[in-house]
Amino acid sequence: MSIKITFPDGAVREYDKGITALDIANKLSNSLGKKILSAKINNKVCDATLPINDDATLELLTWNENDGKQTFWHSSAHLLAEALESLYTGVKFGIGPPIDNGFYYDVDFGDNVVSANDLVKIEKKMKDLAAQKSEYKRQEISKADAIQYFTEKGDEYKLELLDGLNDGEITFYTQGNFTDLCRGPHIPNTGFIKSIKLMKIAGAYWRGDEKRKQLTRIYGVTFPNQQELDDYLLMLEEAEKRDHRKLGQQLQIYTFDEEVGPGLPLWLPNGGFLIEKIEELAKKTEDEAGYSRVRTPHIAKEALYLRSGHLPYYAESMFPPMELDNVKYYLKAMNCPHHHKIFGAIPKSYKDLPIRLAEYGTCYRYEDSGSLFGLMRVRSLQMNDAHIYCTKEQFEQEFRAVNEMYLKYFKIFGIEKYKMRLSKHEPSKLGQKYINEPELWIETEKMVRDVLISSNIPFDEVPDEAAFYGPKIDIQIYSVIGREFTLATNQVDFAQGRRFNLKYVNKENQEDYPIIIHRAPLSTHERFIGFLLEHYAGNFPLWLTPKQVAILPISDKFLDFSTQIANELKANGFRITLDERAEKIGKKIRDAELMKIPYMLVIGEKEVENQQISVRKHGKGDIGTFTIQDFNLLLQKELEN
RNA sequence: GCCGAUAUAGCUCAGUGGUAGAGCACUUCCUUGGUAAGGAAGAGGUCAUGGGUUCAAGUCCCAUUAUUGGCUCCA
Repeated sequence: MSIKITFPDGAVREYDKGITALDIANKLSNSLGKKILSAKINNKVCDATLPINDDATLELLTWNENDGKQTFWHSSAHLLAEALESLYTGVKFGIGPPIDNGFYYDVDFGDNVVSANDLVKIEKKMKDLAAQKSEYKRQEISKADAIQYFTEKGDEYKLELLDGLNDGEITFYTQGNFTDLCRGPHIPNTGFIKSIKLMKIAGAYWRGDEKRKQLTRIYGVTFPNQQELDDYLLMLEEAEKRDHRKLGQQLQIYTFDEEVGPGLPLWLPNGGFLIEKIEELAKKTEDEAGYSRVRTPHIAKEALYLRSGHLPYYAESMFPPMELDNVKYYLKAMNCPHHHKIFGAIPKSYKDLPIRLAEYGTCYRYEDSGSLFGLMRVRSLQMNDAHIYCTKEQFEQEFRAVNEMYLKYFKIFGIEKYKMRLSKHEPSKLGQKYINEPELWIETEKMVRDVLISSNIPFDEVPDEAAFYGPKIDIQIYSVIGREFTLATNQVDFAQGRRFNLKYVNKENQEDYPIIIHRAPLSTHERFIGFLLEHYAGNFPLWLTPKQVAILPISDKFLDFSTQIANELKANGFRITLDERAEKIGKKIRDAELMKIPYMLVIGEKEVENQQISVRKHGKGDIGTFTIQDFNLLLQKELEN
């Protein structure tokens, strides 16, 4: 009997029934047989060794396909487990999935003590096992037999996983002496795994639940050859150079001090400058968009946060209150309640709406000590905050305008790698994590979705990520070391208007509650500048960079002319620094390059003679001689872009 | 908050139980040098903090603080 196999390019070939993707790959070419990791049969990723018994579509998956990589790393996780089981007695296994860059396995080591020092030893064992080229053998097994196997082995984690599986859908995979509960698929044999690096060891809660036991998670990455591993490690090293914590120190942007406190950054003059510039941009943009600026205190009485509903939902993230004259005061963790009070201070008519209140508000949040991270996760932060109060009819237009403002900013900063996420509520948590208004949730989530779709903005929908008062759009970005953060957020609030008794009089002379939009397109200064440092790798654009031009006299004989140039550029509004040190020009250039100053002017005898300047561009080198007028123009032109 | 690692000069780091080191930065002097580090001298540390073990602790142990890799959390 023969079957018809359809390939991705549309070609159809006939094979004997029961043939495997691996056989087909081998028939097609020897080298392909050595590269095939798994196969997509009728669009489902399967073992390359799975017999195909009916007509099917077939895609052979190699290292070049993401699904192939995932198979490879999944099998690598099993290899890690095999190594661990052979090295340590009494090891129990949780889960071991592939991830974006490699894989991990969560392990209960029992009485064994395993630390980062042991990774080399484990790695070596994995290499030995890989060299044995053990096949990954699939076996369908009844639930009863599976339970018996893991009961005998004493692995309560696998038993718990089995609990959630049905008879008939349970498979084991065995390679060498190691058998694991796994739905697969896997690569043909361990010999495909040529280079192995165990990256880190860390604690991880079983099933992600902090109330349950913490297992030991070992992260690793593997490749089909050594070169790819070397390239990957080099890439990581390069990424580390862009880390905002490193650049923040190098470029003197911010610092922490133990006596000031964890998560409380001190902005150095260069960082202070960046803040000024970003606020300047925000104020201009918000002025043009019809926002009004307000100012609010950094603390408020408990009553305010009881009214807003923040206290029951959010108390753990606030600094503990200070008590004065029997009244509790809190440092503000968000600006909205204050802004709501401003809205409510003066009676409103529909003719006043929309009202847009903006403030670069300073907030304090008591973040878990373990989650603090450079500038990206801090305890004192200043938010590009604003609240828009509008009618239901105005909502769509206002929400759309906010989204457009986001996109405008992203264009200015060249932000292209981000994910827009529609964060929705989780119905089962109504009344706990979310305000108990089931219809309003559905209605506003639909409103937000409609705006996004009609604006042609791609987005993902994610349940259980909403604010307690309404759905939101989050813009997710990644730090250079791969951590995900919400950069900006645009939230709908159908609840707080009522809570704060914010009313306006509508056309029919009846009182109504406004819908509120909370928005922070430029995030907080802390997270945004942290992000920008990594985004630009410290090379800020000319308009934003604290110092635009470094003037470097070749010797102090040329200080007069250099000062004259400096004054002229300053008079034209440029930010310059004059290096008066008695250092050689090479040294001055090196230091200016390290500080990533966009332009360097080298001034010596020739320049004084010709009344010109030699210009060097950061990262590019000498770009020639300019008159001062021409250099002015060059800068002006770059600023206009 | 939880599991692990780390903490030595402003920065990067060496120092495996016997009285503290390097490079860069800083100060002074010499050098006036043409596109990524000129030379010399000097100053700078209660080895994060507090306990403990020891004849002796930067070094070993414990706690605390901070940083850090993850997990959890994240309006």
